[in-house]
Amino acid sequence: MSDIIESYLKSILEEQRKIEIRRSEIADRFNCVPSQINYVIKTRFTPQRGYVVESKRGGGGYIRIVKAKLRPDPSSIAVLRANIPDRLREHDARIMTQQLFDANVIQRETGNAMLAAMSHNELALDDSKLEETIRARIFRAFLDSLRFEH
Amino acid sequence: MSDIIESYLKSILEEQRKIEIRRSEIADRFNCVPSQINYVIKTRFTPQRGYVVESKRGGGGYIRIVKAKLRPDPSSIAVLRANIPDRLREHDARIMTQQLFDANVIQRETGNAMLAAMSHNELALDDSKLEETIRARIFRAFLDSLRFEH
DNA sequence: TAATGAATGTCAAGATTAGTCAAAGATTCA
DNA sequence: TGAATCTTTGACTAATCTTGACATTCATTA
Repeated sequence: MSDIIESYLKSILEEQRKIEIRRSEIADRFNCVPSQINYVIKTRFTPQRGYVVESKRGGGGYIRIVKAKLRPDPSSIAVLRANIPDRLREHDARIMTQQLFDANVIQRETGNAMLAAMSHNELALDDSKLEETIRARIFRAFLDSLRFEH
Repeated sequence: MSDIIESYLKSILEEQRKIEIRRSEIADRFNCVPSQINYVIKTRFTPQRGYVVESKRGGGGYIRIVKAKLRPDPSSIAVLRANIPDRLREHDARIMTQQLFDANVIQRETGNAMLAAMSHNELALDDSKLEETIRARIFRAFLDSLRFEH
């Protein structure tokens, strides 16, 4: 079922860069529960695969899926991404960001922005485990964004 | 309905920097209750999104909406920073980032990296209040990083 | 100056979507 | 076969929009 819904959505995305659906409509069409749509999206339309998903609840709600073009993945990014632990310390984040800059993968401004966003002082969380978890997610999201052709 | 009213007002603002409306007129035109106009304004024409709204009650009353364009000088950025609420929604973060790009304050790559770092899907926190708090901190840190020569 | 009418503002209840999560069921693979 | 992983379901949660009653402000007029 999930595969069928996935390919249905992807077939539309072949022609349009962006689609907007009503969760309940799709669920009706394929005769499944609405939350299955969430499952399909969460497992198959991920940023890593080049999809950006937005949604809105309430009246006039929707789920929007945008297909981004992916650049060829520089090995420097792939290697880094594969090695991000679930929890990332600030020091390690700095080193990896510096590597990206040195390898001419990112611009100085971008590197500085990311360093600021990942700094301990700015995140200012009591729970250091949580902070490191969030830092890892930010860094992963950051790496994924570099692969998008915007 | 709210979306329709929003785009109607925005389409006018494309051509004029400022509009002045009568709440009841708009409500009649779109066949909705007057307070819906307040809702649209409160949720879509916020300072974060670059709008200034004034109004007057009583006879000859009006609602005036002015679209403010972000200027790329340090004091404007400072104003933007000062107006970041303690909790920041993803949509508002996106719009502010877009404004920074439009005003040539940041490069495209930087904007995309920041958008990724602040996205709900990527932060993936169960506590949405915490998520918005962290998003606000990230955005502030990001703005601060622009102020320094690195 | 007080009363009246004409505007806009506020707020909360109800309606309408989508999101989360965990348990149960299928499937896969060593 | 048995454990691990993936999928399906549905009850519950959360966000957003719509509506209407009531409050507030302002200009005009008696």
